[in-house]
Amino acid sequence: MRLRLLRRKELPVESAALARFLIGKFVVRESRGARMVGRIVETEAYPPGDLAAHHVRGKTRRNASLFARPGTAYVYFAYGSSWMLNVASEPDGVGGGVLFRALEPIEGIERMQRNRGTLAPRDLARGPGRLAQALDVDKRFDGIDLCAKGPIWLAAASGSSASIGTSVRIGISKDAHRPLRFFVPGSPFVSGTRKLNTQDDGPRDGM
DNA sequence: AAGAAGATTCGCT
DNA sequence: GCGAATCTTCTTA
Repeated sequence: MRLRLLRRKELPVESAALARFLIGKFVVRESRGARMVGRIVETEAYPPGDLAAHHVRGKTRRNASLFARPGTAYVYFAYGSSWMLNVASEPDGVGGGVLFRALEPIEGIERMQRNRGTLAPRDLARGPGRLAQALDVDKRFDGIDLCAKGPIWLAAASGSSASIGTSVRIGISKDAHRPLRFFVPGSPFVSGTRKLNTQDDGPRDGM
């Protein structure tokens, strides 16, 4: 598969727009010549003012990356068990992020299986904690630029497009009604219940 | 200083 | 489907 780096200038500078834009794009993870690639099939937006967002009470040591320029990785540890990979989505100094919730494994599947201790491709990166574990992502990646080639970066493939569904977000209690989750309808690699995954906004333009 | 909540996962029923 | 596990962060319930 031919992948090209997503440049910062291409990213919509608004959280929901970026979350939607990233569906059908790719996450590339490279280390010591080994490469893992996943197609992004599920994201959630945490825009400015959102009561469910980590940045709602202002900048702290933990969430500082959410206030960095767009394309900056924000990685945090949740529930004592899982790392979560996000990308900053608002102008420099403004808090906002997009959470990567699920990938369709494309390349480096054996490596992901080792990282996860699981064989079924469907279980490798379905859910944000699993996704980070499959790609061996942790605090080391907090604050790095996902729009520059390095250990992990964002990519697009020419000629592909995806239809996109919208739903409420998963696992939050505040601002729980907001339609800020985006996914590929019908994909077996998306997390969430059948009911959450049935709303389809229809096809969108290519990338 | 202590306690509760949290952008989850896994195993068991 | 339900609940325990696990630990960091923020609040004072």
